[in-house]
Amino acid sequence: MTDETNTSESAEENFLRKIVAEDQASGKHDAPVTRFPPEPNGYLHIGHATTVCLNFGIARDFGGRCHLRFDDTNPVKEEQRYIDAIKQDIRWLGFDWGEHEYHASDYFDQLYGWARLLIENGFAYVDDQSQEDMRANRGTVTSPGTASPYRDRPAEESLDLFARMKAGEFPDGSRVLRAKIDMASPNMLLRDPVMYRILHAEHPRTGSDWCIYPMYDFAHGESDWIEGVTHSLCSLEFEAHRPLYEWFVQKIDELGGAPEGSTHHPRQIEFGRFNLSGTMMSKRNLLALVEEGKVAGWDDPRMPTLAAMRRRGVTPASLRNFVNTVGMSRRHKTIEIALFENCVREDLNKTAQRRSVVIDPIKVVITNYPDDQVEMMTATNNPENEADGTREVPFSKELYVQREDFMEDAPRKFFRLSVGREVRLRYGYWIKCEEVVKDDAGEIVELRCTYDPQTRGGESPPPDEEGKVRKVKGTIHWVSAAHALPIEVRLYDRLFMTDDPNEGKGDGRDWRENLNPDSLVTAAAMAEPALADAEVGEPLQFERVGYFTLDPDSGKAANKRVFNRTVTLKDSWAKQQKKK
RNA sequence: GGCGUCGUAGAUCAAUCGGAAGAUCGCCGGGCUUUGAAUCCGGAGGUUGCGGGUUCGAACCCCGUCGCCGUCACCA
Repeated sequence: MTDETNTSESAEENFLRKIVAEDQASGKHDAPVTRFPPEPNGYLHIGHATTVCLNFGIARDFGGRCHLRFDDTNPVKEEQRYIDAIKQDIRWLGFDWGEHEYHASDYFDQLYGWARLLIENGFAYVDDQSQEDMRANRGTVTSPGTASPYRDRPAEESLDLFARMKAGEFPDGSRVLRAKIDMASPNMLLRDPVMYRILHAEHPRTGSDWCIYPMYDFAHGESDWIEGVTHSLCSLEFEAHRPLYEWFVQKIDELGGAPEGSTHHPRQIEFGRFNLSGTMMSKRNLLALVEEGKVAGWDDPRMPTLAAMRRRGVTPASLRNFVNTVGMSRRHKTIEIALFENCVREDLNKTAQRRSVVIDPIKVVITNYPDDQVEMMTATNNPENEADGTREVPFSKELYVQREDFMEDAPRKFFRLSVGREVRLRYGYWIKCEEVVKDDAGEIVELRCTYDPQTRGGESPPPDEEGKVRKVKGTIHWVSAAHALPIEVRLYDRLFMTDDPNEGKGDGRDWRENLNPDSLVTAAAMAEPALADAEVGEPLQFERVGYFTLDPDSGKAANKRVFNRTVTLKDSWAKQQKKK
């Protein structure tokens, strides 16, 4: 799977893994077989990452295997491009299904045979009722359904009709195959559920070979069984389907239809899904965001899709860590987005190389620095990882610093630049601001400063005659004006202003009104020369600003490098200011 | 409404057979610091939804009750 080892990943424990461990200890199975069964009708999002990590993680840790199986039983919704995108996302997450790629459509013949077996033995029948009649006859939650007039038609007749459905003799919706279970069951799903419907549609894999397609309930458990799946893990909304899942497997087994070599029935176990605060996860809403142009596409970095996160700079390791931190339980939950961001920072802090980038620059002229002098200063690439080494950064008389690192009437606790105050330029020199230059509009255009030659590299100056060492409280970053690389930064923030995107829904409002108008702020910035070599996807920290990565758009516009903000750094100064 | 889950700290999860209610993140305070980052130390935060019962002893077992969520397709 992945070479990266992470203690928090291997220390993971949850009720599902406990069940797997118990089954292994008791000898019920040698090794677990799990599966990730996406329907190829959309992009994977962070919620799917849970299921991917869960299933592949169990296989890895218990010496089993995990199948990738596309649940492609509804050709009107499914497309090949989604199959490709899903595979890319799973690999990116760090998992590999090896040769175990399957499709429910691989089993269409087997499924058809089993359907016939059930018909022959009186457990399924072709129903000619209209969809409306079927619905009406199913009854309600408080009253039992009434049997279809076709429920007891002879098996031979159903068999013949079913064959003709397959042969394409009937139009869509004219007939279905139903399991004969219990029209009075309090579980509506058992009131003779549909097994097959007629769909004259082109299937991405089987083309026009079929015009009848099995429903999820008939295809899923059977596919698990064929593949020898031991633990079929799914989300809570399938709980009511479990009796049906078990009914089909049990009946087929009783009728002698077990797949060759079958040693056990698969077991479905449900877990609770999660939501992220301030995030919409449903495919329908995500699609609306894209189609209405609220975001730039499925991989817009503000989307919760894996493709978007990859583009934004979120790493697979941080996603895996997040999923494990959240854990598994039998209830739906909403995770604070802060927890996710924290997991992203945790990984990026260890792996991202540091660079200097000045957003909203203001010019600094060091009046006592030689006009044409350029010094190369040594900067640490990553204090968290010495092996990343150092780089050389040019220093000269004219620099840029961030506008927000200067304040005219600065409070005592503002540890940055102000007239008469001294700060350290990281890896540069200590400078003291002497004068502010403004334009006619009163806008600050330049800071005139002096530097202390004894502080090269940002080091403290030697002690004075009395042995006292001068100190500075603040350190700011900078870029040499003459060497600066102009870049574009895309400052992404949360897409919604409210924790619940649907807040106020009852009052005629909907999520559209909760969108954060500042979820994307594009800014020009000045970067140190090393950023010319940045590569797409490479994790970077712009010191004191945040984590960034190069956007693929960069290649399209010559000389214009675009960096996406993955997540900000924690900012206790901003937090303190906010409290006031 | 029927059926089915689930209620433990602000959030997310633990708690062996019924035996002293914990962890992580967040929050608050402090140390260190050439990133107001990272890191280190400390702290606050709980009537285990509520009410009964069984028991020497209940988060756990029993009864009741309230609440949340899910589900009720020719989608998956």
